[in-house]
Parts: sequence; structure tokens; C-alpha cells
Amino acid sequence: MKQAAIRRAFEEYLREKALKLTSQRGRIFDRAFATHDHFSAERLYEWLREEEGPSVSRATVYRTLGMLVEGNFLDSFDSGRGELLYEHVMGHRHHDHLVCIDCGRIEEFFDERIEEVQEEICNDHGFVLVDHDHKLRGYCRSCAKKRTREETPGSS
Amino acid sequence: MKQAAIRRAFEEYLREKALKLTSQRGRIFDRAFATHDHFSAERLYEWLREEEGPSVSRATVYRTLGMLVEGNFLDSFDSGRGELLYEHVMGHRHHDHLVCIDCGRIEEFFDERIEEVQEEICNDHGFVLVDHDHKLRGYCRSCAKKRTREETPGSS
DNA sequence: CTCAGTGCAAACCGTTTGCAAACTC
DNA sequence: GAGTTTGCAAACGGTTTGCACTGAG
Repeated sequence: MKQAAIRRAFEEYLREKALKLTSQRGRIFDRAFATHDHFSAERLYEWLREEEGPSVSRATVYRTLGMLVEGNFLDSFDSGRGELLYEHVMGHRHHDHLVCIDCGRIEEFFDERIEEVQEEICNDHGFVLVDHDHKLRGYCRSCAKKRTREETPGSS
Repeated sequence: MKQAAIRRAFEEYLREKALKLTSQRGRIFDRAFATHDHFSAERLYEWLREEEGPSVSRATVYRTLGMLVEGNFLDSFDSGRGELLYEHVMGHRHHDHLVCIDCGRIEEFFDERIEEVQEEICNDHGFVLVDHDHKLRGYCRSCAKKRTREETPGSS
């Protein structure tokens, strides 16, 4: 889906819900969809104050991000460091995350087998699965390499 | 492992690390191992002030819980509601959690297939897996039942 | 014109921290 | 006695909220 189409979907959503299209909402939406990275509310707020455009307060950033998650334009997940991270949903299928505990790098994974087992587990427990949070934490390729080097007395 | 043996392991740990056995650490440890439930730092703090014994400050509760996780006496995991939950480790093998998004009920699960796939995924990404966080969120049996009842015009 | 939405600053909530006093070893 | 550990209260960091003002519909 192209930017323009996504933006139209957003405006359509606002209309349906009788929400107003303010310049702040527009800026926040566009900025969120302009990145393919995961970002925190605070980082998005920084971006908005660095770049020019109608001013947007921190409160409005938080409120609008909440609304975008509600409307399924964004997904949020816990970074594990006490903040929520957001990523846009359009054109992405569901996936989970690998998080580097050294540099913070985030990669994505998806495995159908896990999805199936999750359903099975919920059935066994009588749970109705709504969503899940699956993070694998460890060292990414380059941090793992760095650590090996440091731990080995090696050359020098 | 019996309470007494666990307590001995704790004292041994303190000795090894040259940490002091204070009355506060003793109380916190004992109280944490006296429950089989998941609890937050704040809840543990409440328990300690309700029950009698040497007084323990909130700061000490947080500091000691951190130490107990460090020493592998407790596991902590993110409740998803902005607080950490703790559970004791002794006699429990690793497991993940099902969380009811209505009543907060927590059940545990373990599935070897998922553990294996996780390793495989990490290998594929060049990650060295250290640990993971896997929560299934949904409605527990009784909350699911309650919801069905409410949504169905039904009898009345 | 009206009411939803915004900005501000204060409030929140779980957690951490600096420092003087208290206690273990 | 020496040096940890504690308690207190203030600080923190991310997020939420009350309220008067602004602006979209």
C-alpha cells in the first residue's frame, strides 16, 4: 500500500469514528509511516520538534499513538526497557521480535509452527487467545562477535 | 526442596558473595518463598508491613528482589501492565505464561517444540539466545464464559 | 457556533538513588 | 571498628490527566 492510500485509509477511519483531522494528527500519522523502524513515543516527539511543521505537544503524541494502535494502524510492543515501541502495520504481517540485549538492535521473526502451538496451548488451558508477546533476547551477530573477542585473551 | 534447605542455599549464596544476612533480607526471602503465586514488589512490600517482623522499607524490598533474581532464586517477568512480577524458581523448571486480560489470572505453560524453534530462529539470525519472554494474552476459561453470556441476548 | 482536540504543567506509578544513620561481620 | 546495608525522601522516566484555550466541522 502506498503512502497516499494509507493516508486515505486513515482519513476514512477518522470520518467513520467522527474524529477530527487536526494538523497534529496528520503530522504524527505521516511521521509514523515515514519510518520503517521501531520507535518510541519519545523518539517520535523528538522527530516532530526537530523537523518543521505545526507544533505538536508530547501529550498529543501519546494520545494519537494510542488512537493509531486502537485503529490498527500501528502495533505496539513492550521494549522490555520500560517503554513501548511502535511500528506501523500496513503491509506487514504479524511477527515477533529478537532483541539484542547489548546494542538494542531489533530483528523480526515469524514461525508458523509457534503460532500453531500457541493455539494448541490455549485450547488445553481453556483460554481464548487474543494476542501474544514473544521476545527472544540475546546477543546479535555483531555484539556476539565483539563479546567473543573481549573474552578471549587473544592477540594483543 | 524444603523451605529450610532453600533458606540454607540462600545463606550460602550470601556467604559466597560476601553479602550480609540482615533481618530484612531474611524476611523478604522467606516471604517470597512462602507464596506460590506471582507477586509484584509492591504486593510483597504490603505483605511485609501487614505481617509483623522487623520493618523493611520499600527501597530494601526492591533492592533485595533484584539481588534474588541476580542469584537465581527468583525469576521476574513483565506483567505487561508496567510492573515486574516475581515468582520463585526452586523446584520449578522454566515455563512461560498465559495471562487473562480480563481478571489478570496467570497460568503457566511449557512446550519443548517452541523452545527448539526458538533456538533455530536465533541460529538463523546469528543471535546468541540468552532468554526469552513469551506471554499469551487472552481470556481465561471463566472470563471467556462470562463474556459469552454477556454477548448473547440469551435467556433473561 | 459547538464540542472535540490541544497544550501545559502537574500528577502518576513503579522503580532507583544519594546520603546519613544503623547494623553485620 | 570497617564497610555494608538500610530508610528516607527526593529523583526518575515514561505515560496520563485536568483544565482552560483553540480550532475543525
